[in-house]
Amino acid sequence: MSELPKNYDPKAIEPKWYAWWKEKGYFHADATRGGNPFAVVIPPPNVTGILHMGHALNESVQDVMVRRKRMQGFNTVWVPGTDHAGIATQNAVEKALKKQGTSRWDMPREEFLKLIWEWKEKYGGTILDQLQKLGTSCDWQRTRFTMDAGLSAAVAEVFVRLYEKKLIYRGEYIINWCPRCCTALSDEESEHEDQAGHLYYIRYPVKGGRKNDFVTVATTRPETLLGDVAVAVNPRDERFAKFRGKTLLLPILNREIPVIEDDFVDPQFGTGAVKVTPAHDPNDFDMGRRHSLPAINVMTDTAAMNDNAGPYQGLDREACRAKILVDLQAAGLLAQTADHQHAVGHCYRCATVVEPRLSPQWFVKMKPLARPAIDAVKDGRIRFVPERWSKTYLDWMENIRDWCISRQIWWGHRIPVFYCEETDCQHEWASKGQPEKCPRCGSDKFRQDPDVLDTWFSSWLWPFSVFGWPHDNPDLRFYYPTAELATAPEIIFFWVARMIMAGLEFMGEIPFRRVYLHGTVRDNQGRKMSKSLGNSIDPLDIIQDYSADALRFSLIALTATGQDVYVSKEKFELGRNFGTKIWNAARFLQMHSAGHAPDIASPRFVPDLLTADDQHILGRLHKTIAACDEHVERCRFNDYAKAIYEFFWHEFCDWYVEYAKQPLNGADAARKAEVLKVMHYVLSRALCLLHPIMPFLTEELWQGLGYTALAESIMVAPWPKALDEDELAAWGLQAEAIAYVDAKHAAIGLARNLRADYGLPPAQLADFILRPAAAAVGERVRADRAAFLPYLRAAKLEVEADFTPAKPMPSVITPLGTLFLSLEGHVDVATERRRLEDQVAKADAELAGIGKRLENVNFVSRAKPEVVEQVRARKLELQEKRAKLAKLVEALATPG
RNA sequence: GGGCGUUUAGCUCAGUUGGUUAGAGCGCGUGCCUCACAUGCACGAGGUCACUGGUUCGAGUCCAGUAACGCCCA
Repeated sequence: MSELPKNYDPKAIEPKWYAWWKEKGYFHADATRGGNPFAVVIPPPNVTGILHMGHALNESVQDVMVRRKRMQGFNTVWVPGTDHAGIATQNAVEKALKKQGTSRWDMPREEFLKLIWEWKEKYGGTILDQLQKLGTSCDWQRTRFTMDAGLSAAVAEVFVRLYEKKLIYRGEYIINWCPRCCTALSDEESEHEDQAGHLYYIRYPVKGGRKNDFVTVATTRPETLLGDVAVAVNPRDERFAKFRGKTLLLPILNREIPVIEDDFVDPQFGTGAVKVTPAHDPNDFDMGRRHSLPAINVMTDTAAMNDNAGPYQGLDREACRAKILVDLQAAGLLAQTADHQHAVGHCYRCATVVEPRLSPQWFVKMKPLARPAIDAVKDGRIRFVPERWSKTYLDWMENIRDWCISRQIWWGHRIPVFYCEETDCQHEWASKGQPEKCPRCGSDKFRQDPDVLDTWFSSWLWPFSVFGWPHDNPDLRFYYPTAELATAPEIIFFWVARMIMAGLEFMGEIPFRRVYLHGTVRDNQGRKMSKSLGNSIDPLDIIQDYSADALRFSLIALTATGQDVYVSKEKFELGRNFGTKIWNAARFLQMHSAGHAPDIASPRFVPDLLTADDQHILGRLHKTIAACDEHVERCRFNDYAKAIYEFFWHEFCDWYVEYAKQPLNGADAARKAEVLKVMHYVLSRALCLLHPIMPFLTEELWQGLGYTALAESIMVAPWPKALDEDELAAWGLQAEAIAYVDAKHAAIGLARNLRADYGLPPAQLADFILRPAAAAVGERVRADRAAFLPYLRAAKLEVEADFTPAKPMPSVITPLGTLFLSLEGHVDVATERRRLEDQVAKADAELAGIGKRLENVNFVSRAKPEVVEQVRARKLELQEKRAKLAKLVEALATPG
């Protein structure tokens, strides 16, 4: 045991232990070692991402689960890695190119991909390094990347299987198009946001009609008028009966379009007549199909108007809208403009307004995949925590729509579909590897589909692809299915649901048993942290200023299960202060241990030497162990953090360490040894309990206090076992002794109140006299008397069974008896009387309430018997207290 | 429009199957550098549990409705 320095220096200590753990191989898991598996896969962050508070919370939670299971002896693996973040990464590199005045279109595809790989090598490791600063106990030898050869093989395998099962198809549908990224997005990647817009009422003249003969339609997007192929009304809407079968003239372009009738049209919306633009609206697309209408695309892939837009060709969509409104106005065809709130889709990567666009894309047919995934949650094989998220999941799954998986970018897994270019063959096929020739005609003239797959098309395989699927191997067999998944609710659809579907489809088994969904980390005003708001708190700054342990502890303690958490820099003081407290308690213990390494592995407590306070702290420790176990098992991580905090700070430091000072400074060597044994036992177990949250500090102390006989590192120390009452009784723990200490603590609290009421400064020692509640209590206190003095700041404590004050004395009724404060000088009788009478009044008030309840026949007959019994006991207690108070008041009046 | 969540001390939040006098941290006030710790110790003030109604012997907790705020989906 080398001496612990006065101040804890996390900056030096944290990297030291992390490197050591890694070197010792503690993070590494080996399936061939057998045992009970406990596997977790990290939600892969973007390879170009940097650590933010959301990650910090997510990783802390996982590390808590993983470190505890590892200590419990499970064969534990936590697989780290990143995803290739197709659009985001490509965007980042394209931005860099733009700065150099070039673009990906100026180079061959291979050249561009080479640049992205270089970029990935340069910046891609950042977030994983940052995770290490946090202390995450990932198995770094297993680090995976979604573009690795192995994971890419899994993607190809899955694509080909689904393609051959006809669950992947290509078709021309309306998809969400980002005109800035120039790619299709899935429905999930288009984020709807309510915006203040306008509803424009536009007149469509009737062909051959008179001047005022027109149908007025309402639209939020007048520029799409150029692609209109019909105007639709509800068949039951009598207002439009006279237009049945009529032909209208499209404003400006004067194209002839029919009036059609369709149940889809809501007569309540706008005028009850809507324009139909199949190439630019999903509902119109469906309507167009029902009525065999053509679809006219009026925009380019950058959302400028194309040559179908007539005079507006070349304008971008906003400019076109403005101009078209002016032109309609001039032509007298703009009937009115009204304010209108509506939801507008935005690209989740760049926030550009998404353009619904008709284009050929690849889709996964989801309904057949969804069915087993719905069952897995309904029958409880997979559970969500908090449970309510299963509703969100099921709702989405039951209304699932096909998944658009093709992206018109270059960075990602290229769609493994090939097209024969022989004019009389034109065969299309999917292939896992690079084919040599067309399997139908044998020609070597074929091309591969230019698109790549959605990044999530690789992430949804993560729980088994990281273990080497599709190749059968021991890791996969041993660690799959994984145990827990911890992630944010935002990606239930993107990722969680799809992983469940993939696991069941390709492994025939769920990917994880439980999904813990934690809240979002927000700033102090409840706003999401974002770069643009500038309200982000960088986890690395907190680590720098307060330590990784403080960051982890604070985040976990502040995050209630499934609730969002609001943080500000100051809130991390919680963890920092707690760390300091532990550090100092350990220093205190070490100072008194004089270099001797206690036997903490299997302490043999001598029942006769264990005082009531020893028994009390040992009992509390085991209660805390049990509480921690339950909290972690139930994902109540904040309760777990608070349980260990409360125990360490208040039970151990405030009471037991204070209590221990006397024996430790005393002359009784045997007693001192016993106290040290208790303290080291308690501290070592408490450090173990805390280790999953504060790994660094606990390791430093584990080493510093010489607990290595139990385990060479706290990381691999056995997780404490909560002993039950029988086991504790064998150590000599007695319920009655523990109850005495509870009473003692309460009495000390009341005595301190009394001191404060009389304004005694701490430096002023006082004398106390206890009139014990019972003879046995008196005996206990008499024997234990010295222990009271420092807490009470007392010079002496007398125990007198029949004490009656000779002069007015402040007093208080405690669970141990009536405690009198001996004051030098005069006591203000009136003040003391008021004090006592206040308490009498309080007791009376409560007694009145209790009396009412007990007089209520319904209460006595219907409430649970033990509740009635409790109330009766409380009544007796209060009556007794009240009688004592009355006596004290009386004694004040007639001293002596 | 549909769904979900939140509303408890000045602030941020716990409060599990309904049951003594509703808790914590921070902040605030008072007194303390007491030989582990001022990143600390002791004590204290501070709450009509959003509102209305219901169920119950008993409601912060269960039910219905209202309001405000937030999130997701359309």
